[in-house]
Amino acid sequence: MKRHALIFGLVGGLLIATLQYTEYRFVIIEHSVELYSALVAILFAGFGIWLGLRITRSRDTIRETVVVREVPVPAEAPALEPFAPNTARQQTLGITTRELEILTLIARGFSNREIATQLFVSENTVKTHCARAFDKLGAARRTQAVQRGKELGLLP
Amino acid sequence: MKRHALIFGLVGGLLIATLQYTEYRFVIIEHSVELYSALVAILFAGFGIWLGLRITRSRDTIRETVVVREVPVPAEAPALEPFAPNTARQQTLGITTRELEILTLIARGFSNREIATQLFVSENTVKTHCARAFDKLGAARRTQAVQRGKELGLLP
DNA sequence: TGCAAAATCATCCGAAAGGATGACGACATC
DNA sequence: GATGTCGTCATCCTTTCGGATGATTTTGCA
Repeated sequence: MKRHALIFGLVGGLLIATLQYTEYRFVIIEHSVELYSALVAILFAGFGIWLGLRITRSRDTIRETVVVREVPVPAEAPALEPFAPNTARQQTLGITTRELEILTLIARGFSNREIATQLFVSENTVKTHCARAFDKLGAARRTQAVQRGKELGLLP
Repeated sequence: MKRHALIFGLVGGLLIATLQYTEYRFVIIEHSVELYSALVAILFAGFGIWLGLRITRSRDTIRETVVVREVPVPAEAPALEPFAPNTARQQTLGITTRELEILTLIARGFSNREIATQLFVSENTVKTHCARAFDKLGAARRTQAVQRGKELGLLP
């Protein structure tokens, strides 16, 4: 995480230096200050968001494993259950959290590109997760993977 | 999530406006550009981090894996319904029998070629049916078509 | 601290899927 | 007999998927 701060500082200094330099080059532009401000703002806001996401990601995984709630099945109201993913089967199949996450998005009909956008990762990454999940499910197509996932209680 | 973006934009514009205004007030400062850049950078970086945190926090609540330990209460046999396809909706959408037939096979994870073999028709025919069904369902992909079909009660 | 698992990204290539369009025969209906 | 629907098949072209493989970075845990 220290590396993040370091990169942060470096990029910041570099950007400001660049700005300064370019201003000496092209002083002609009228409202350059506002433009620069906006540019810097956007860049650093994006960077900040990215950093924030990165920071909290480690928190996520920790928080995930804790909650174990015992719920007796109440013999009625079959449609109200929030769907309990079969974690046991997921474990035995070796399907990771990320893979299951992508599987559910596939089941909802999203393309790899759309999934990549939603999860803030590259399409290649999505494809990799797909391939591994398909392999573990013994599926050759995404439709088949969805079908298998539902059979195994991994997907709602 | 959209609210975040909106707030983001508003704050951004406000900040830039403020900067511009203040510059007209205190033009005396020498290296104001760099200072402003740095200020904006820091502010927006902070804001971005805050936003990132906020975003993931909402995600966290979803992320809490509620490990439901199912206490088996064999109340009823819910799987006895043979599934009645919603013919009314099928009618209104103009989906033909053949198209629905192929949709169910898609939902089971078969490829176009496999479907063609099972139905004793050519792969091109299957693709035509697919295209028409997708159009009627407003789907762009077969996974999406399956999802829509289940939503509409056309598929089990 | 160091290792193993997980997540990320990339490239190349072939297969599958999808869009657009045209055509033809069977059948029912008007 | 004209019209319309349905099922069938085709071609051309683009996009999307999937497989194989290698690499780097995080992260979790011993």
